[in-house]
Amino acid sequence: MANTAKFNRQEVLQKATWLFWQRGFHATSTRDLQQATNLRPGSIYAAFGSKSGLFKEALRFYAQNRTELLQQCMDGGKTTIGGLRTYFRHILLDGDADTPNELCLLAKAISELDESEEELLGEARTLLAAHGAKFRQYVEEAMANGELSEDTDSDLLARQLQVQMIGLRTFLRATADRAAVEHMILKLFDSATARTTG
Amino acid sequence: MANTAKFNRQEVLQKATWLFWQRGFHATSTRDLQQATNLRPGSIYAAFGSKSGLFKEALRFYAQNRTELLQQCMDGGKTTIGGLRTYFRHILLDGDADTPNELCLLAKAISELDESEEELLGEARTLLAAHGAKFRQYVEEAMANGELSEDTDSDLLARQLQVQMIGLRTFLRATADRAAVEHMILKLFDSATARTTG
DNA sequence: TTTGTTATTGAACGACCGCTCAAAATTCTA
DNA sequence: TAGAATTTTGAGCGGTCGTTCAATAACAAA
Repeated sequence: MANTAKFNRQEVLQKATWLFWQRGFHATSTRDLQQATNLRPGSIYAAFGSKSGLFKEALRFYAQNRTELLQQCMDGGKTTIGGLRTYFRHILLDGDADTPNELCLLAKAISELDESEEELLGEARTLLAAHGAKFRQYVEEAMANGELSEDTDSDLLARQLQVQMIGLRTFLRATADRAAVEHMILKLFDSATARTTG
Repeated sequence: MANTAKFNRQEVLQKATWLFWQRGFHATSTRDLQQATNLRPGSIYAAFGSKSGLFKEALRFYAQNRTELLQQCMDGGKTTIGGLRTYFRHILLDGDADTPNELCLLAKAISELDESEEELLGEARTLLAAHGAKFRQYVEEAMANGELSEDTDSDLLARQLQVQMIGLRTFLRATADRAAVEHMILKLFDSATARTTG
């Protein structure tokens, strides 16, 4: 059972995720991945099975990181809504050098893949839905806290937040207009709290 | 100056656009395009220069069609805001069989392409900005009509509409939840008219 | 019909793709 | 330290990629 001294799987996943996030699934070649991870093809194929297998793990790695970041923002904020706003601001306005692309990797995968790559597309959809469920959970927490009216439609508001996040990230990539994005974030959290959302 | 009997350029562009829209730029091969258009490589290269050249023209073809559709929705609606809502509903809820993909081709291109394909990325950004300018023009028309308050921030509202459109289309591709999208369209046009947006 | 011009054809080029596998190196067991 | 098990290596397979171009066909002008 010799199982030591292998490459650091997390480190490899991190580099592969960065590359896929930057270039997309189809435009990233296995040789790009070999170079970035400093691994020979056999090692990659033994560990991940295929390029698709590696991409699937990269999607999970990315989603896991995002969930942890969201958790940190919620833990650090005074209010639940404030934590969500911090998460929005962090992803949309702070993510500069530590990110290869303005977009969400899951949204990018859902955009790039077509129905013939069902397994990867399904994985991305599942992970994005799980993140949306986190949003709903926090919306409900805010309702319980009295930060949101009791007749708020938590499903609707959580979906609206996710739609906004995805739309704003694409808008940012399209225009690079950070001031406009900052303005829209302000308006978004104004309206989410000021109105009855149910 | 023999210049007759050539293939129908619009028809070829329509088929190429469909294929790019369905599969994306990288995943569409020149042989796919040859088969779909029933042209041999030399004809395509003589007419469009390269795969990139054809894609660029496909982007323009798509944008032109969308602009015409928007114009039709505006002409057919009783009010300016009503026309915009018709456009949203048409693209998000009616586009089933006549469309290969839930997403906007321009947004899909901006998502897929990276900075190394600067020319195509720039073209997609320019065309998307032009469409956003149309939105702003109609928002200002609605202000002049009295459909929107005079202190509406037309830049902001037009950008919000574009962000929503892009976000909703991605959400639809991710979840296929048409009921949720319909609900969010209703809320969107409620809030755009009911609130002071400036 | 002849001639000059343009459009179409389809074979094929070199490059790169995802991936395999026998051989070599390394690590674990004893 | 000897032998078994595992991991790493890198050459290279068959296939597809975007693109080219000489040969052919179709056309307009004379």
